[in-house]
Amino acid sequence: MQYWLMKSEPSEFSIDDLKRVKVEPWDGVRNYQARNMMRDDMKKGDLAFLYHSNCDEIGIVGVMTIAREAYPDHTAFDPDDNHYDPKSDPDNPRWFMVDVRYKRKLKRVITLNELKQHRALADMTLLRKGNRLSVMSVTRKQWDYILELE
DNA sequence: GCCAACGTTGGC
DNA sequence: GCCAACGTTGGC
Repeated sequence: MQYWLMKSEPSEFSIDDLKRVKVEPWDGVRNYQARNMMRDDMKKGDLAFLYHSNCDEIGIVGVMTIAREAYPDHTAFDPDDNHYDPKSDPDNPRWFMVDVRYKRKLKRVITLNELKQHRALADMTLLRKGNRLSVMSVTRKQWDYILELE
């Protein structure tokens, strides 16, 4: 079992949106490192934090499970889609997505600011300077530690 | 709205 | 294969 953190701008897709729809295809990832993790390492049943970025209350807001392992991200084939990539060929897809399922909302937002205060979390990818990955792994230790803060 | 950090692109 | 230019991310 592996642990993950996935970013989303709540104005695009929030924890409340996920709660409503229950299951969501995590489309639109257009970064190779993030893609590789989704395609190669994410397994059904893995757990992931949902993180709200670029908003008033930045931080971890909920827990989701990986409901379906990687399959081609068809939005890359759609010229009308924001994430259209003409170089992704349906016969040889470049981008992949997983499905995530709502598990629960945290009792409170664990903010980025708060995460930064904890020595134990200093190694988190999320907290590394300049990190821009929208999908990243979280160690079991970090996962448990963060949930203890809730 | 600003801007640092980073990834990607494309000319050479 | 290098690297400058550019676009994007995302915190502040």
